[in-house]
Amino acid sequence: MSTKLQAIRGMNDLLPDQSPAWQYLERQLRSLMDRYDYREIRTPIVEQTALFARSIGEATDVVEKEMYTFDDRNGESLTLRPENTAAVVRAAMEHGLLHNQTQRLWYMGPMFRYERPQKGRYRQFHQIGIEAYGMTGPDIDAEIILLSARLWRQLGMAEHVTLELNSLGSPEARAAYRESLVAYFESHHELLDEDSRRRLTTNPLRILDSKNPAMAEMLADAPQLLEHLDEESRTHFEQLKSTLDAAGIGYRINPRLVRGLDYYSRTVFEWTTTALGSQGTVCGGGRYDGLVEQLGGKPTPGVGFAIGLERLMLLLDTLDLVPEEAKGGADAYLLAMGDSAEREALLLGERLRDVLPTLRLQVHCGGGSFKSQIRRADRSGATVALILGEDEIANGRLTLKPLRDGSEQRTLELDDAITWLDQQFA
RNA sequence: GUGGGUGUAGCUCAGUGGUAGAGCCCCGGAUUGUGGCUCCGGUGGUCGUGGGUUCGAUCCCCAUCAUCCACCCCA
Repeated sequence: MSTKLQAIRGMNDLLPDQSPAWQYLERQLRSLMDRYDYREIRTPIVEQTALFARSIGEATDVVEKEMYTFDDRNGESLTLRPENTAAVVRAAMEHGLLHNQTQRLWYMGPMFRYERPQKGRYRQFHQIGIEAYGMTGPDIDAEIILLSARLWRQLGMAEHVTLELNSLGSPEARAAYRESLVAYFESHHELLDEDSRRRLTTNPLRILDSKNPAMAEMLADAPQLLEHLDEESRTHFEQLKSTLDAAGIGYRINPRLVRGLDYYSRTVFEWTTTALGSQGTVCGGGRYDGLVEQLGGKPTPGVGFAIGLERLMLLLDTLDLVPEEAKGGADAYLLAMGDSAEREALLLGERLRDVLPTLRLQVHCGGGSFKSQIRRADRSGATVALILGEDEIANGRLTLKPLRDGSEQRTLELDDAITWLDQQFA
């Protein structure tokens, strides 16, 4: 057995080649939240275990087998957050954010689930999410869906994602439906496969999602969730759909769409893609009107979604949607030859940064031949090499050597060189 | 937790029961202060790990670990 030090399974390093793309994505997300006037909330990565058990649902896979749970030194059971809605509710209640007021919040950060990693699924992964509290009507449901739709347009991937929509109804309607569904499945017990028999007690709604062709016919005749909606939920759903229609947002009604966490009610939705293999859900959300009360607060409606950033990043990469200018790199590379060249270069670099605050400048360190320094300048990706040789130092000049467009190099008075750089890179 | 694929140089991968290979990358030189193209040279490996078979194992066998994909579930 190897004793090599390495990252924990399913937890990935983000290397410098990838970080410009992530920064681009994060910039897009933050600016979008800002444009809708949602406000950021940051909560700890660790919470009391009970918070997640009580909100997500004791019998869900997430709570039963996917949480990173451990005892603190004082014996208290802690858990690395597997999602962030519960923690946001906890923080909002704790600080009075839900007292007679509405809130539009967003968060972004790492989540942890102990699962077998595969494409688009990792043990430490990142989500950005929205939480809107205190609003009952379908208008706020529509707003967050419109916001997400704008994001896909902003990123240039609107044609590659599909909105799937469903309503779970009130908790009572959902429970009643669940009962009739279990009764139906039990009357066809002999047709159920092993997985489905297990789910009969754990999550019968999930059986509808089975990919087993042998069960297709039986599933087609199963009671429909949408036919068991209570009147209020039906109206809510109809209004949401008509708003989306009016806004030109296409969607597919998916009566089998059942979100995995217990706290959802009424509206649920997912944005999915076929470009990522098996993990096609890029964004999932819905309404959770009972959650705040369930966690000990006054009844407060809530609605939100979460986007998996690794999946979104994978999609951007696959579709080649990260703009070239977002990829970073230096504008200029300053190199120097001659006595005390290293110090002269560092001092000149500081002076350039003083007068050219937007210039991205790398100063060569570590010596080496002139030739190797020029080569480094080229490989740095800089568009121009700034050459400070003995001649230049002696005469107060600087040589500018364009590396990309084939134009001639020029040796200028320092002030003229600064003017030129200002024009190029301001 | 289950199933399948893959572990050889920093990266992508060949390869053979008999002392370890290519391309790319990196470094140096051809070119005293001029990169990319070309040519020459060089650095770099406990062949994932442990055990077994064998005169001899990177290769065959067993175990184990890692990784990828899929199931399950989810973002």
